[in-house]
Amino acid sequence: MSSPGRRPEITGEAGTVETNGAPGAQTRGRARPRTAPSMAEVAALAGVSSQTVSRVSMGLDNVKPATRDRVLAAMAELGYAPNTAARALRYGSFRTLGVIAHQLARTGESRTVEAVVEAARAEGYTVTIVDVESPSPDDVSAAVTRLSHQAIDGLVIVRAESATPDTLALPAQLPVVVSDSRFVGTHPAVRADQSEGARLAVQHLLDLGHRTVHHVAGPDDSLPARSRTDAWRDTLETAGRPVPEPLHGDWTARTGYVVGRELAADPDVTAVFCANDETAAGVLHALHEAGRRVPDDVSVVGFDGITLAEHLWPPLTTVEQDFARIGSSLVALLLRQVRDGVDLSGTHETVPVRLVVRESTGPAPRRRPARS
Amino acid sequence: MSSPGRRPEITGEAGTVETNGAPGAQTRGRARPRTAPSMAEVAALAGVSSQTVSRVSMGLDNVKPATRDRVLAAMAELGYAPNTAARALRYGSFRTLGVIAHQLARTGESRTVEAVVEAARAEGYTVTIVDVESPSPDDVSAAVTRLSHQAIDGLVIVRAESATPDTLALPAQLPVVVSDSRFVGTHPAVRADQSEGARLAVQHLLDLGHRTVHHVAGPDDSLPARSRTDAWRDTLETAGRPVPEPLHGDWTARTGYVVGRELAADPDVTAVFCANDETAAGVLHALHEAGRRVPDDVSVVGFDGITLAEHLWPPLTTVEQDFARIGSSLVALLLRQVRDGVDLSGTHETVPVRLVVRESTGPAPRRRPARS
DNA sequence: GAGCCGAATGTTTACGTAAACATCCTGGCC
DNA sequence: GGCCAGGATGTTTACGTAAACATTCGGCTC
Repeated sequence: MSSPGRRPEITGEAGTVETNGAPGAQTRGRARPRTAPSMAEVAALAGVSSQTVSRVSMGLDNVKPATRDRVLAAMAELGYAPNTAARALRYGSFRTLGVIAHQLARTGESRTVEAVVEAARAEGYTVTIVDVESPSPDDVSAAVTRLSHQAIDGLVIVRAESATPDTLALPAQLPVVVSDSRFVGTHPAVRADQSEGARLAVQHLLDLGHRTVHHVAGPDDSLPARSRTDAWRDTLETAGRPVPEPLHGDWTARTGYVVGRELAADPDVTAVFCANDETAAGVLHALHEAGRRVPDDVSVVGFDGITLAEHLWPPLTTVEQDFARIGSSLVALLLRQVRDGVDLSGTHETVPVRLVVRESTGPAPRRRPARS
Repeated sequence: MSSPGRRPEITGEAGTVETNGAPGAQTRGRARPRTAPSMAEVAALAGVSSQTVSRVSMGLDNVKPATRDRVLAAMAELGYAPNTAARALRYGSFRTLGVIAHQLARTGESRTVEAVVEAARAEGYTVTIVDVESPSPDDVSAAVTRLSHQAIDGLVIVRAESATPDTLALPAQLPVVVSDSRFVGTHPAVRADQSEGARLAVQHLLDLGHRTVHHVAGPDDSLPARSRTDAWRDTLETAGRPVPEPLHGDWTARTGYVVGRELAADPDVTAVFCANDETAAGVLHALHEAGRRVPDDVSVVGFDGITLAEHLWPPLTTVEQDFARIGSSLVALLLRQVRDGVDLSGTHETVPVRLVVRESTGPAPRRRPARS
């Protein structure tokens, strides 16, 4: 009876665990619907204690090979998988990072998230994603709240957009890293060198002999967009060039096309620096339609380095961001906080950008094109 | 002493919770690093039982307003957030869905995932993502294993690519839904109507008077790619047209460009159906470079309906997939299993596609262009 | 005014895992 | 042959939450 050997009667108990038609099933809509086998059931089947099952499951302690095999067989038979909730409760960690992004399908977002997911996987972490409805501080905060109620050890905010450190209701003690330079100083941040990228783009066009460079900006409430616009203006001013009124886009090709038609109609326009590649594609579209040749009449530069940039017509000169490095830096910075408990509030990392010159930019036209 | 009033000494205990330099921190690398306040601490501070805190936390039971306020104040003071692991352990549910994808940043993937994330959010679920390294069965299975050890209630496999139902080591009882028609019949599946899309595209070109339609296929081990290729061939054969040897791409614009140069060099080519829009962009690039006019000399059709398609040059005729609907259907199908425990193995849903005609397609040229 | 109902709140317990501690057993040594 | 070391395994306990059950107390009915 008290022998530590097999206890078939407990095995019998385990057998009663069933998923369907349990009378209590309707007491709560979200009461556990299916009952996965637990360590206790595996233990009963293998004729060992649940602690031994735990040891086998973790592969840590010494377990006699014969015992181990018996446990593994029992696990296989029952389809056992460790209960993550219980483990996490025990450990206080989920080995999971949260990611907050807005419009996940956009270039910068999806590539950053992909890089974050990969870097996290390399470190043994999984990633939980929340896509916020709008970049408003309220929605971002709501997402933070949602995620902080989820099972995460740390939080990556891919682009805070219009949120500021003050408006973010971050739970105390939750390690955070932000991909937005506005948070430099208050939260650990990783940012691409937006200003340098814009400067490179504008300088490239000036070096080609263009008198000035027009600009299709991103949304006003986006900090990366503003950084690019500011650097564009600074570069022109530093060079003593006239600064035309920037046109306003919203990152999409559609608005690029819309404002591109205005640019195409203005014979003074010979060089355009676009807030991102999608916008540049729209501008190219409008220029083609208006019969203005690229780069003979107008040069166009984008920003981001989407994979399609090389195969637009003409292939687009653009400022490439290293999304992979941004993603891995975000994870690295976050995990240093999560694992080592380091306070990195003041830290930030700037990831360099790279100007890739393709056929969409060329020397300024010798004389004003066509009419005028 | 035994009075149910305030117990400041316990508040003191809570105050000792610190994150740095705890001597036990080095016993295990992953031992809980920071200690969030628990219900018990909130209860002590508010002078109530932890059960009352739980009630307030859930907002369910009747709690006297004065008591509720006191608890809420205590929560705010301590920065309390419910422990998800404990909740999940209680409930047996994380209100989280797992997503397995390959190359998250690609159009179809990122848009489907975005839709899944949004649909899940609408249902109160969060999404955990695993990006598999390669679409090989081994890697997908590894990802499944990884995720099933995570905290998920159900699993979405965005594209199984080369994996088959047999090669997927799915944990028993884990609800799954797959966005891949190969799994129709074995797992609940949602698929775009690939065949119909390809048929529409090819028929559109034939209707424009093209003698036949060349094809740049996707990777051989991708089922959606094969469906499109098969439907392309069937449509040509049904129409009694010659079936040229398909060229092989890998979904990228780069290979579209590479094989596009072959197509551009062949004066017999007047119509090209590409496996996806990126490939089509590469083909357009090659055609432009070779001086072949689109659509005057060659018509090009893509597949997917990326947002940039409208602003390529010329704007690309393409078969649009309704990624948003695919995503929401995936979630709907999955949640029916998760919540109601329904077995939907045999179920599948086909999401219709739509041909969007733009300027990249036009009537077949009257006579062979140029040389020949 | 006694009894009773029900609202408000407290107490006990289980969820599955794994650390800490306890026990058992085997084999080597003298 | 007995003793002890140490490996193998079992037992107890805590993690934070919330359901189930228990208790208290105020007010209402007859």
